[in-house]
Amino acid sequence: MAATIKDIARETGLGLATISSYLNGGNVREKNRIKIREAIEKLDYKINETARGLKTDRTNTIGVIIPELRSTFCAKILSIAEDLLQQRGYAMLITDCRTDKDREKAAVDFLMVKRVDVLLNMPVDETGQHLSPFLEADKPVILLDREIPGISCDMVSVDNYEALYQAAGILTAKGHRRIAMVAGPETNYAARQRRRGFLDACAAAGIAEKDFRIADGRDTIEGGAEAVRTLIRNDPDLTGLVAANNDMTIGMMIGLNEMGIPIPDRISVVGFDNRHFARACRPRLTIVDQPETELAKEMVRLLVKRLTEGNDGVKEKVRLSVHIEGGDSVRDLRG
Amino acid sequence: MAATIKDIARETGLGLATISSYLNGGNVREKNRIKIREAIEKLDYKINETARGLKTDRTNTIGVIIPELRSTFCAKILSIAEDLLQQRGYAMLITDCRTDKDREKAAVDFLMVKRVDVLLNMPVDETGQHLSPFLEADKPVILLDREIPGISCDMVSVDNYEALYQAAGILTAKGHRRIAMVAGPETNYAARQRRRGFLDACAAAGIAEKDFRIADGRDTIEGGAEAVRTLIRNDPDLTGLVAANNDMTIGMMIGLNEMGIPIPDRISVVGFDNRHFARACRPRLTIVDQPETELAKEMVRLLVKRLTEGNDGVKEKVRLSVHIEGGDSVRDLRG
DNA sequence: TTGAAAGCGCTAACAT
DNA sequence: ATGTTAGCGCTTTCAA
Repeated sequence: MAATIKDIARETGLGLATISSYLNGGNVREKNRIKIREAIEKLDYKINETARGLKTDRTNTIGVIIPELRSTFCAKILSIAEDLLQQRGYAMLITDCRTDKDREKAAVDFLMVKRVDVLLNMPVDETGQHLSPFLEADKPVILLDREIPGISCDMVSVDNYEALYQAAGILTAKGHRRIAMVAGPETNYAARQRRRGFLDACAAAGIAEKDFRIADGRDTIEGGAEAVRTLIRNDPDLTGLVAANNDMTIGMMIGLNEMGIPIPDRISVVGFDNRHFARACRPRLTIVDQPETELAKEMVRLLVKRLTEGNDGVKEKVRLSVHIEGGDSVRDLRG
Repeated sequence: MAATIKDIARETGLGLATISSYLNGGNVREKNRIKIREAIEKLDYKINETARGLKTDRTNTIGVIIPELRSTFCAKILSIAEDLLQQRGYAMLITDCRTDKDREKAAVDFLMVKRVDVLLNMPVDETGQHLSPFLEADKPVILLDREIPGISCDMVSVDNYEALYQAAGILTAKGHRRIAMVAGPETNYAARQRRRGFLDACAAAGIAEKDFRIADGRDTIEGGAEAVRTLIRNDPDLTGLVAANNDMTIGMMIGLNEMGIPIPDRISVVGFDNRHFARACRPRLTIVDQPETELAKEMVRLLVKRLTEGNDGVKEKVRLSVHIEGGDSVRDLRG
């Protein structure tokens, strides 16, 4: 059996409260500090967070629900956040709901039972109904990448409107007048923002409604590939394509490859996310680059704030800018 | 405050033991079952796993330490496993050590404090020294993808030797006689197995030592790209390349793209992992395809076995076969 | 600053 | 089948 504070108390001849005080950074006489430190060393004592959690009603654990652990966007952010949080003693219970509302709901209940202190969620159910157990228990919720209007919580995302506005702008600036967007589903808030960005960029460039297209790529690889096939088949004179998330970018490349369409000679493309993938593509892809590191840092800042300061006070909405990482996948059509 | 079993006891007029028995699938009279069920419903009672954990010294939580959450291989396996485990009420505490031994060691201590029931580890420190806290506490350890000789634990991986034997065989079968492998570091057991597979495939094809090369790609994207640059610069007459993990495959493609080398006309390549990436490449990559789903299932089977049956009994080593997924990146040099 | 004691919510041994 | 009780390891009053 592992050593407990009782063992430390016996070993040092001190009371439990003193040991506990030492463990929690309280005032302990210097010579007792030393005795305790030595006893901990000797007995290889490790604090029992389960017992502490029962007493304090805190687990120092963050519950995470994301749509896909396999998305590089999620994986990168979580991996950065995990590092930062572990340094502070917080653990992450990660749950992957496979972009399924029912699973997301089940995950919320699961994490409630696991007594996590905060919920970090990249929401699938955009009504936010699944969040009610946390909201009712007044446990903090932090939304990642997607807003849900009317829910009292912090949120951190990129500026999705701007992202697609810029991406489409890359094409129009090079003289493209017949362009299409491979978009996420309209049920998704971020995807809607991105659609708006695309539309406004087209409008700003004076492209008529009949000259641009938006196809639903369902935010997935397969959906992206299908959308591209349909787009090209229906509109052979499209000259530019922009994908609105990473999976659809991969799908777009698969679709174009399988149709044998030369990039950028026949079609110019702008992708989303994942610098490594962009560099591995032939030709190298021009992409919208999301600031994952900054997103993760902001997210951790909010997480730690809620963990230490509680759920009171004004909720923050943090929106970060993207930038375009240039490649060779956009042809200049001017002149 | 959330409802406890005391509230349920008061509400139903039953004793604590009866409620506990109900909760743990024991024998309870039918009419009492109903009363309890209704009380749970009414009070919105949720079991407190922290309290239960303190009593039973089990947290129903699996500690996970992987080198990189961002590797698609890890992400895919964990996402499948998470689903299977959640259904059984087990949670995963995921930790990413960034392929760093010191972080891996720190993660072990962290997970010990978090009182996880089992450790699932894709080990970086191939001596296995970092595992000693779990081993000493007689907590089960399950190794993923990499063996550590002499450590008493279960293990599940693909047959790494066979993987590279087959991959190299794809090249030699098409008449390639000057080939190179972008390999992982020799400090890594799986990487060594893969090197052996490559060597034996060359020997079997009668390729002389002077005609093949092995370059260290450090298991990373950047390392893979650098290895390819060096290989091609030093041996311009290489005709075939095989990469020995997914990141190095991406790196290999980046390296070849940036040198502007046509595939497969000038160089044929065989990659590792990630069907989606392979399809998004131009031309479509021939790859070694790992059975992530089966790996995850086997892993979960072992995990659940240890969780329910304890750490006694014979430890299992499970090795699964890979298969080759054909693409258009290998040129036939014969005749 | 330190010690004694109560109690967090649950399980399990024992009694009924 | 059900009730009573002790106790898991810790934190936290309250006294000293």
